Amino acid sequence: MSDTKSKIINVAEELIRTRGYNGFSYRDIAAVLSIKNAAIHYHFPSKADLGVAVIQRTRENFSQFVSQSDRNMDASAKLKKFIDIYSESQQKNLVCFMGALGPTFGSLPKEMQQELSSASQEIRSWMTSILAEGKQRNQFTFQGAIVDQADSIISSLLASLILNKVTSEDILGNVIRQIDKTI
Amino acid sequence: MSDTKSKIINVAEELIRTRGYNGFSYRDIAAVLSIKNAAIHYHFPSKADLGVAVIQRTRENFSQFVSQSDRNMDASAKLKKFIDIYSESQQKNLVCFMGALGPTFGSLPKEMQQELSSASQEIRSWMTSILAEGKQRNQFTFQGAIVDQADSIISSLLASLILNKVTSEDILGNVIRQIDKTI
DNA sequence: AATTTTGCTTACTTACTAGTAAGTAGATAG
DNA sequence: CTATCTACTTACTAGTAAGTAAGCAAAATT
Repeated sequence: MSDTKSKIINVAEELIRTRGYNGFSYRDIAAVLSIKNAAIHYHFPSKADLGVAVIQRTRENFSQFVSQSDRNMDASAKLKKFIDIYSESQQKNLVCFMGALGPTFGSLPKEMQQELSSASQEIRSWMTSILAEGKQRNQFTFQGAIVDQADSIISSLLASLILNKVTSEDILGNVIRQIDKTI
Repeated sequence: MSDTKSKIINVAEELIRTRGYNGFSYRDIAAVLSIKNAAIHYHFPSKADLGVAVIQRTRENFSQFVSQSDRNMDASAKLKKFIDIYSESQQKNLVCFMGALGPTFGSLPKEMQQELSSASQEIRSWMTSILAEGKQRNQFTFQGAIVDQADSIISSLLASLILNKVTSEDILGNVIRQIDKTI
């Protein structure tokens, strides 16, 4: 992939995660990269193509995360590494892509909806398998169904990045502490 | 408040909660209400004024919720009523206003940011006081700090409405069950 | 009864949106 | 050394955005 193309995805991702899919234009990206509007259309004919590319790259990153943490790490360590992703987002003052795109799901291009749904399934089933593994080996002792706990953890992490922006308090920190307590 | 004015706020709220603040225009509202674009500018000169009005009305509704549930209800019943708000949102296939506006917080008009921050503080301190009350009277037996638990509950509810749209599974139901288990 | 105010509409402006068509300089391949 | 391809730029289109100015009918006020 060309240098410019991946730079466009970088900028688009940041804009999506700060302003949402409808909150930026090709112009904004062009300005950052000092290229012309039409150069972006060359790489991504429609804005939907760009949106899809951003989600696809995120899925690939997650896929790499999964295979990297798969070998010689226990469930507890894997969960910790997953949570680290959110701490990094917080430091960059960004919400996660799901928190950015999910709220407007129904108004997104169909191809983006498809990618986003697939991504959510991947994350949810990964989290479920980690929790199952940890519980089986008595590392985790939480109450309730595994899927319920998985959805609760994912949800609280996702929203804490959103609330961090609104409150300027460390909601993520509070949420992580509570996860550690209840897991 | 005139009939048209409150109808405009109704439509704007629904549009914000499905498409986000940058995902609709005065034209969209005008089309729904069969009025002209400029009629909306008469009631709300700028789009920011309309956005502020939507948040303010939501805050008033929450304020009413608080005073209504304040008399003759225990902490557990109050929490249940709070959770009911999210179940109603789910039935209408809407995310909450915080989930809709929070992700793009930094790109919102300053007046909207101010309203949104105030709203989040109101909700968080209400939840904290309810949890404190319930724990003191031994209705709640959750582990960990009260503020941590408050932020975890609010976050998981907020995000479950978002994930409901993406997954078409009952994330909110899973999250509510887990709250009941851990509280 | 005359005047002002309310709640709009008509008609418009300026700026931005996504997207396209045609051209071009430099690298690559035959 | 010529032809094609890559990665753009220039120049444009049609549509939509927020917002404004002027007008007007009906209701409320004096």
